[in-house]
Amino acid sequence: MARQVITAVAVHLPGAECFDFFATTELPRGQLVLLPWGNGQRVGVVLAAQVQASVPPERIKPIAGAITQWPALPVSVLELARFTATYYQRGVGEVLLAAIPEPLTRAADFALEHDGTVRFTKLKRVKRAKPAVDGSAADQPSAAPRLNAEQTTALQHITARPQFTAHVLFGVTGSGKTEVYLHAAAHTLARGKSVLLLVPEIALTENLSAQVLARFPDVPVARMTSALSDGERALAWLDALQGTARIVIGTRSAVFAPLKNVGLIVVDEEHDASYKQSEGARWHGRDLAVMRAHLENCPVVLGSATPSFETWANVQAGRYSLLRLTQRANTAATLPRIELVEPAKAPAAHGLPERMFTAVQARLAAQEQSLIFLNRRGYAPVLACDACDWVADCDNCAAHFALHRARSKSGYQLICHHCSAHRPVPLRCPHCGNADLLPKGRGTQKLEDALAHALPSARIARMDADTTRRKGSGARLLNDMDSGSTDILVGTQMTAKGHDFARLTLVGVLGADQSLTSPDFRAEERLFALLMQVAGRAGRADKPGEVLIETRRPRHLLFAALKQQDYEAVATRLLQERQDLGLPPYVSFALLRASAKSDTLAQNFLTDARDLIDPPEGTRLYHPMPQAVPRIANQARWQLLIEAATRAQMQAFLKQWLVQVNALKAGAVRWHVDVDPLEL
DNA sequence: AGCACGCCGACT
DNA sequence: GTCGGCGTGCTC
Repeated sequence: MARQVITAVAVHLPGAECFDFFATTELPRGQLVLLPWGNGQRVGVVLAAQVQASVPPERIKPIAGAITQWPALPVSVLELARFTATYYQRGVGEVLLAAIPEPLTRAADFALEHDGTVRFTKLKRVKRAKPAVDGSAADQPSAAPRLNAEQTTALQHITARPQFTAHVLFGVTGSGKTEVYLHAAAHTLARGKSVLLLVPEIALTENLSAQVLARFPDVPVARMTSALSDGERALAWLDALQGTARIVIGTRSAVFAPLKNVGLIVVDEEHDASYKQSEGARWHGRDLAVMRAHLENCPVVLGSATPSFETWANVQAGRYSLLRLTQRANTAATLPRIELVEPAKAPAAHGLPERMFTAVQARLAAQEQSLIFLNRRGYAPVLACDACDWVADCDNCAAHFALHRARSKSGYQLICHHCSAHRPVPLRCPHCGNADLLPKGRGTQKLEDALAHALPSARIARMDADTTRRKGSGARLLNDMDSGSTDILVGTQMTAKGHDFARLTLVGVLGADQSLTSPDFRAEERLFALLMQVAGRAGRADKPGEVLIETRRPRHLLFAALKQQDYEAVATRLLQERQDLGLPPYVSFALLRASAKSDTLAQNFLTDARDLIDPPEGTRLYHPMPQAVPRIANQARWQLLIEAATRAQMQAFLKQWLVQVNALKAGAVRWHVDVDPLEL
């Protein structure tokens, strides 16, 4: 009779802990296994062998086989998954298995061999992903440029001890943070260790990938970005697992990359919101990167020109070390001049405040480039009746339809930015029959049209979610800026992020203060960071840059600090405010979010959940309230704010409370918990 | 999450 | 008479 070792295995199941199986030997932690599951099979990961059975032994089945063709996952990854599951109140299996590329968890693609092991039968012919390297870095190894004094000091601190230390690389835009990463990476590789480099989920990561590949032509790099196909992702992941790759570059989920012997973790643009996972376990990739560095006992570098206030508070508290880069690496480049501009009193045909339009014309004449930033895609955010108070509203959402130019270019259509519903533009007002329906407000399409009309000789491009939908289209727009075949780039949020345009000397920002009306306590932080980032696009080479910001509130403290480009002053002041008001990061927040067909259902569920328990000292449950967009796709959306004095108290409270919430009859109410929510 | 089982409306 | 709607419950 074969030995029966009871083995705890994680499987992809929401909320679940682990399941017990028999194995004939003691399998290593992290070993992938094929399991009998109901009628079929599925893939799991061994969390522990030799455990106490958690169910009667007759219910325990033997594993189908161990997938010994691949090494076990590193223990640090298992522990990271365990931490994530505990902190964010989800199951380990869900967290861990979600971190494995989907093709490698398809049970049907595994076959049992004669010797009892299991082999993967697919993925033989998938070719290795080759990055789309742009012209500047095409396959020639690039020499490491000399670092300036500040960069050198930063590098020395990062490489001073191989043990866990969290560094914040706080460098103004253009100060050469990437160069510090690359030198630190070289140092780490030379010590025989591997490097994990996390980047935000934006089109521009190709650029950093290309730099890494050019700098380390002989070092195997695995890329785990969202642009890859499932197959490519699977190969990259296997490269990390099998020790083929020494550097992993990837977006947030790469924090779980099965890379061994990690000696350095870098989180580039650590303030970026795309590090927060927005479904399933809602973890924050930057926070998990710090935890992973802790588990690997290696340094972690959080780089940003505008560190998140959470990170800044950690600096102030002495938990993270601060490394400053105050000078632009290109010594000829100076910080741009910032000027506030009043909105045009009467809307001009060119769509810009007069001062901004003149500045754009001047750049055209000087053959320099302009970037006009407007955080609203589409033609206009609202379509309204001129005669009555009718507004085109989405029938599925609590939101206005946005007016978009149709593909045909001649016509328009209504699109809901929340549920993606498309509608034809009505010919007359459905309410009063009036034929004058007017677009209200401006979007990037309208601005593009207006500028094209006013400046017929200018080469104008638009970069927003609509023009970058297809793979590679974002890169093309950026290349056109680089090569100088675009004079004016009109774009949303996505144009704000870390790209060097040598000939860009003017940045115009429209509608900058719109977000200040948001009730979210992070609105000011986000606006300030965004404006600092946008401003950083101007004048990165030898020509001085100018930034014109349209605002109705020129006296707002934020703009005074922006003109000084004094991030620290704003961070310090706003953090003090948060401390005084008892807001994160000085207290811990979590949200219980619920959605259902009707408001009553969603609200009642939250009220029931709230009434389940008397929160302990230091913990507080607020009243259920509608979410920022109270209805999307015909689902009413509500939320309940939970506050605790510390993260530990939050964790302890949620743990016991959610057991009871789970026992509630939710019926048709869908709900989840978001610990450390980024948006309230 | 899948995938089963289980009871009530519009089709051949 | 059945095909199928998705409510609820289980998976070691």
